[in-house]
Amino acid sequence: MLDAGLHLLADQNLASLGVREVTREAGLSPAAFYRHFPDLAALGVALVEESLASVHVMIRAVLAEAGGAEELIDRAVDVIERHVREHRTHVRFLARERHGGVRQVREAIDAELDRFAAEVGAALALQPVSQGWSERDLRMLAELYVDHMVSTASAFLEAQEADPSRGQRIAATARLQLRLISLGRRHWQGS
Amino acid sequence: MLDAGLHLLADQNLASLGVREVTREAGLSPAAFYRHFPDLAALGVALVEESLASVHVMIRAVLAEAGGAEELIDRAVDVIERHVREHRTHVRFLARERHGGVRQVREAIDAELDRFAAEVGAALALQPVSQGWSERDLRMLAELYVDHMVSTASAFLEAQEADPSRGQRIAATARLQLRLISLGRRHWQGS
DNA sequence: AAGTTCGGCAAACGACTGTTTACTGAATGG
DNA sequence: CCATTCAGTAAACAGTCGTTTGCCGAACTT
Repeated sequence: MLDAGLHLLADQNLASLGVREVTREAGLSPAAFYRHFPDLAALGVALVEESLASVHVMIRAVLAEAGGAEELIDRAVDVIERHVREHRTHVRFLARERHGGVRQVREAIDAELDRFAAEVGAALALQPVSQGWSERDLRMLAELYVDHMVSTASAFLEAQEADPSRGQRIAATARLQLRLISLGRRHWQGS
Repeated sequence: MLDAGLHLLADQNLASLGVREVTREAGLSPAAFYRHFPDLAALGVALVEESLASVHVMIRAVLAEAGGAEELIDRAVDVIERHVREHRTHVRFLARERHGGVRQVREAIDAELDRFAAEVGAALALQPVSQGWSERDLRMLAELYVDHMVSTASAFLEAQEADPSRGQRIAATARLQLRLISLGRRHWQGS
């Protein structure tokens, strides 16, 4: 049922999805839906959890990376691009419902993005470059990284669906932007 | 009719909107809709144009600003916050449909964001700090600014609807992030 | 003054919707 | 071996939906 829903949400909104539509796609009777979910919103929340589990794995993979700033940036952009390609339907669902019409789903996504920012902040604190940084500045930088990751993933998503070659331009731009941010980070003097 | 649609889209998706729903809200008969639009998608595109016109004005207001980097940042964040407050329904519509289920609308929004980035890039080129920057680097920075503006506006949107006091925290964070970016900009040596 | 466009209406069409109800077979567990 | 839970079904309910058609008055145009 989750797979059926995800497949339908490729070119549709969660709010415009129908119970009958999902069960038809899954090859079941309409009543079968209510055996598993009370709502379509509940199905949406379940999809959020499914989608963000793999994102969490991806983020940890990037953070665990050792090495210089340059190669860390390259790895991060590569990992994002690959993740979007391999989990396209999940990523599209997240992008579409992050500001979508179903409050429960929006809140689930936002809460998880907050946790990502906290995790990134904790990882940043361990790096030598961050010595003397206040908690607040670290959080600010972490949110900047997370927002940038989200924007980049969205851009990859649309590029891959239109013209795969444009993905390279997006990757190059994202790398430059990360380099500029890490430059500002090195010269930061505190707020 | 545009106003009726915008009002309904406050807690709904364009894809889940109905012709009858719009006409009912507008106090008209269903058939009246087809006198003005062939599709609901067409109504969506019209709303995009209406929404982005005011954003365009806002961007020009920020770019025309003279003065040092610090006060320019403060002004930019203030203008964004005020714009979100005064055009909440328009901004929410844009955020929701940017990755929404209606292709025509998505493309209209993305095309306009591209034009914004071009405009910002042209303005950046005139500043003394950008001497020696390649076209590509300027464009990269402009896209970073536009993406940051979009993220900030989304954050304001959600904050203002939940707890207005959280808006201050978001404004402060956005200012710090812009300061960090302009720090990276000053030390940029080209790609 | 005649003609034409414009924006509106009511009514009707079949198709699709969410949800409940009562029922069924299979698996599970004591 | 009997009871119970589980996951499924068909059928029916009253609504809502998008869209087309034919009609109408008002406002322009000429």
